[in-house]
Amino acid sequence: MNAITLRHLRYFEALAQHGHFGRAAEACAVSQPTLSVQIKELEAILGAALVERGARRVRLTDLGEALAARARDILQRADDLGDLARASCGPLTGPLRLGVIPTVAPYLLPAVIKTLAARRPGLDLRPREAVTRTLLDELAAARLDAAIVALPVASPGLSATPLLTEAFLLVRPVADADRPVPSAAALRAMRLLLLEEGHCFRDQAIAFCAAGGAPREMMEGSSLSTLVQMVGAGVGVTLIPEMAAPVEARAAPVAVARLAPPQPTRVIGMVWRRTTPLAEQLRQIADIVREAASARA
Amino acid sequence: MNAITLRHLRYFEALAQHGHFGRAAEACAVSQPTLSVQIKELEAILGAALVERGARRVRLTDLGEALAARARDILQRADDLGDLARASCGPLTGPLRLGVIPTVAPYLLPAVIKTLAARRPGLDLRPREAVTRTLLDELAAARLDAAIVALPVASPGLSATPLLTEAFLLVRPVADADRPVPSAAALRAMRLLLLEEGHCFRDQAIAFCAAGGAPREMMEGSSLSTLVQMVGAGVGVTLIPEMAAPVEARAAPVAVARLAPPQPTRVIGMVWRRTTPLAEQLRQIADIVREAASARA
DNA sequence: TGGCGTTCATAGGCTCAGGCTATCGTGACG
DNA sequence: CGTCACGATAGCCTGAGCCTATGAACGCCA
Repeated sequence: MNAITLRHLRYFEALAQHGHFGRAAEACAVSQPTLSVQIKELEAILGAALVERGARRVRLTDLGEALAARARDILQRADDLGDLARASCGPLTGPLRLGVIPTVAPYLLPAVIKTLAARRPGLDLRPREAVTRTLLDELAAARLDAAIVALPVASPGLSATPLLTEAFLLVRPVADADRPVPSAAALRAMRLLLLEEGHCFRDQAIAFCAAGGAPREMMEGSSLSTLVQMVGAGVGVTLIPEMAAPVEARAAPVAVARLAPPQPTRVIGMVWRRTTPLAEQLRQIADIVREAASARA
Repeated sequence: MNAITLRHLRYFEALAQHGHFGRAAEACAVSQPTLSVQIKELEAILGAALVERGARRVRLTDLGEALAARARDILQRADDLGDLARASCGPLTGPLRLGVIPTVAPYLLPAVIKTLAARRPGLDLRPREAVTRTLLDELAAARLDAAIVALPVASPGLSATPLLTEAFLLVRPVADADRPVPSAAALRAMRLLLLEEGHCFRDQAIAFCAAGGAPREMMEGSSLSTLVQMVGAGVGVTLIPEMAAPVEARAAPVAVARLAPPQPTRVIGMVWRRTTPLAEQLRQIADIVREAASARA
């Protein structure tokens, strides 16, 4: 019998993921018999069963599970070879899949796109917006090249570099503009509007306000823009990151105030798979993003 | 263009190693045009040159060097998948390529072979004898599954487990049998017969005798057997490991004496690639070897 | 219990990737 | 300047791998 090929591993990895020959075949863009035969051949090469063909469902054997893990690793490394070649051709060109969290994307991306277009003409930026958890998962699966999120990220396989640090600002109805800026403790007594679950900015805001106190009655919105509009309508107050202020505060009858020290802040950074061959290129991209961010201010 | 295959990587790795299309092709058991075409295709897929076709010799580009390193890694991992399957089938079966240093092999292997044959009927032991440096290189290149050498080994990619500790014994002409056992310092005044360069036992013997003193006039032999025969001929004295004594001392008119404490000793152990899927099986093999060694005593 | 649907395996046929031999182009070297 | 060494190219051939069609096994439900 012949040797193992990457094709075997790709098909098997798909089967491991879907637990179903037909769907795995579809994911690989081949017919079910094609995938079936290749899996069978892989089992013949290894001399052991990888899957238990149950009537309604396919389950991996222990060996199958072990193999799936290693197969993923090998496929990942093989796919990285393409990036290795790209990285060796001077400044980065071609598609760059960049994830950005929603509380950063609308405020930072325009400047980033503009600056990158000027500084990296051959680059084809493909931004994607999602919450941190999603972005990190996509990164790990190599469906993204890099992501811009709030640091720190506690993920073993990733490298990160900070891009900027920004304060959280208080947004309240314009009628309150002349009142003294409330302390964190005082904030706790007000109706605070927050983003939905999953947004890191929500957690950071809660951490600041609720430090030492129980979480209070709040309301949720799906974007900073929504929150500010609701504040303008007198529903309550909210916090927004500094970079959102120029855009959002202009669009509603609200007043923006800097909080008293110690001001809450967040660090925005760029992360990528530690093992990507594009690391050096991404560091350069991070430099350009940093530049774009400070020029924008 | 199509995707990268393991075949591409195998051919390229061979080319990187040989720096010559013809010889690389030969190593891969294909014709030179076949390999040429595949290399060209790999370059097309990556969109960059991997080799500079010089007139008399082929040199890798920087990218080529980087790729070769990664290719080796990927091929290694792919080859490990076979072992992964073997390891999942209960007790180890099939070929086991075991390297052994020359100062251990003749004394330990007979017992090991006998015991392994009884305890692991399906196992096909393929012993190979070479000095430590060679064995470790072969291990790293995965041309050996495990090796029995003197510990410690300072090699990052390897795991080790001790098998036994044994003393060094003094071998001198039978006429000297009644003399007091010389100290390490006194040994320095005698003509000491040693193995050739490369044998770890030589270095250990020197380390013991020459501790604190300059190395002295010595003579070299290519095996412990030779050394003992020379001692029997009255040429000088030598040290041998304990396990060699029963065999070697019987074959010449020599007397074997235990040195005064602190006796020099060496630790014999088994090593393997840290990442081999056979690790657990090899640990069991080590247990059996340990058993064989102590039963033999 | 028998018909039906779902799912994986098998069969048969086709196409092109990848192999070989033969030959060419080029630079080094005597 | 002829020759040699070496890699590239051309042309052909075989089989790996794909597809469609169909079989076989099993669960489900009437």
